[in-house]
Amino acid sequence: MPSTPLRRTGRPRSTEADRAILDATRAALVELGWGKLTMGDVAARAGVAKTTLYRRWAGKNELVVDAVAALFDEHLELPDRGSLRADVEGVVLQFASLLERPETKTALMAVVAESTRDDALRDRIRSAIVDRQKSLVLIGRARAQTRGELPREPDETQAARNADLIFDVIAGAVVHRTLVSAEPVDEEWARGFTALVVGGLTAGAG
Amino acid sequence: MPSTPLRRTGRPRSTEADRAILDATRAALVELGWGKLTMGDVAARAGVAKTTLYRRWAGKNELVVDAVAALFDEHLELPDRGSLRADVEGVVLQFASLLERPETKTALMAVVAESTRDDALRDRIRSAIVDRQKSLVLIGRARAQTRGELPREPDETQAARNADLIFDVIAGAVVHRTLVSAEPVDEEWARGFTALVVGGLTAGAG
DNA sequence: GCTCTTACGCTACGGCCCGTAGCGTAACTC
DNA sequence: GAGTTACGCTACGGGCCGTAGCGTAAGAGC
Repeated sequence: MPSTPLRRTGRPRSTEADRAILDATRAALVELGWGKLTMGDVAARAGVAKTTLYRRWAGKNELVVDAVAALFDEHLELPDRGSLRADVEGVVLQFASLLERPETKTALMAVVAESTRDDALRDRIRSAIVDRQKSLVLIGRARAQTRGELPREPDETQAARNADLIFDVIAGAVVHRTLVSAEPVDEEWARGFTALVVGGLTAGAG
Repeated sequence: MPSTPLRRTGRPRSTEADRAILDATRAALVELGWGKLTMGDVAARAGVAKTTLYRRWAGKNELVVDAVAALFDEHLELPDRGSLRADVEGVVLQFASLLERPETKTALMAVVAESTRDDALRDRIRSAIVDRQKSLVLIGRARAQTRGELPREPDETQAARNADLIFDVIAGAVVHRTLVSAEPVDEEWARGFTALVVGGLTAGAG
């Protein structure tokens, strides 16, 4: 994940240091939260010199994005649960359990906030986190269309727009429930939310 | 908005300083963004000593919450547009235009992120911003029920749950669209989103 | 008026963190 | 072995934090 300039000569970068730094970053997020996390502290936790961090990441923002992105890689998947309703409910609970973690809870919105003034950071978040989530929407929709639960979009651009809309609705609602309302996304909430979304998808134009 | 201990004697706090500080905070948010905003800079912009800021606000978090909350106070309202669909679409566009501002864009998610580790800050955000938004949901639902567009909930707790759900869906989707996907909430998007939500509300159980 | 009380502006300070430079050493390629 | 890059360590200027201390300003109560 760090910037790897693909060098062919000289001493290679320690992959163990990469792992130690990212682990230390997550641990520091849990203990200190985004606001009080410092580069020096992460370096000390990782047993690594501060300069080693700066050789790989430009700063706190980029480091934290990569640290939490790894969690998304590990815990996001979309097994076929047999119906659109079950698929949506499953992904909602899965995403929620990621957001319940103290690391992601404190870090995700913080880096998004920073990304409003940093295009490179926005791209990094997009490719490391957002696009992975969005692919689940595409998979789920394709399955639902195969099952006949949803109509196929005739227009290609309309299909993309719908996917974006569904993604913002699902991810946005879970994030808002967890971080702003600060209420748990339990199975009851997931059921009610899924009923709303699936009802809206199957009721109007697909 | 600042902490006003209701003193009856001594020199009163300058209300003009309050206004200057909040104005300076918003200006600094526009120019510098949340991450680079500093208390000293705000004080200098406001033409006020740094100690004056700290007499009113505990720190950057609280100051920024009050500064952006004032924007919500000014720009959030829900005129009766004649139908549930029109009301939802109207509030979506209104909330979106607030989030398009650079001040709110950079500040809102940042303070929410901080609030995950600060209960007092969470309460402040809730009372200053979130509750005001949520009241729009209650108003809109009451109107829709009067019009006969939505059934009345028999259960009181169920009614509250539904309102919370709708609020998280609407606010969450708009925030996610604006900040994470970084795409504009234009009338086309608002139409599609409103169709989804209203369809879901009227299709399943109200 | 005068006194009491609180707010204000200003200065100065210790402390923390940033991000980088410089150096000697370690690891890997050719 | 020679060349190249990564590493750990130390040190540094710089910025910002949040507070203390002081003299002054602006009200309330008598």
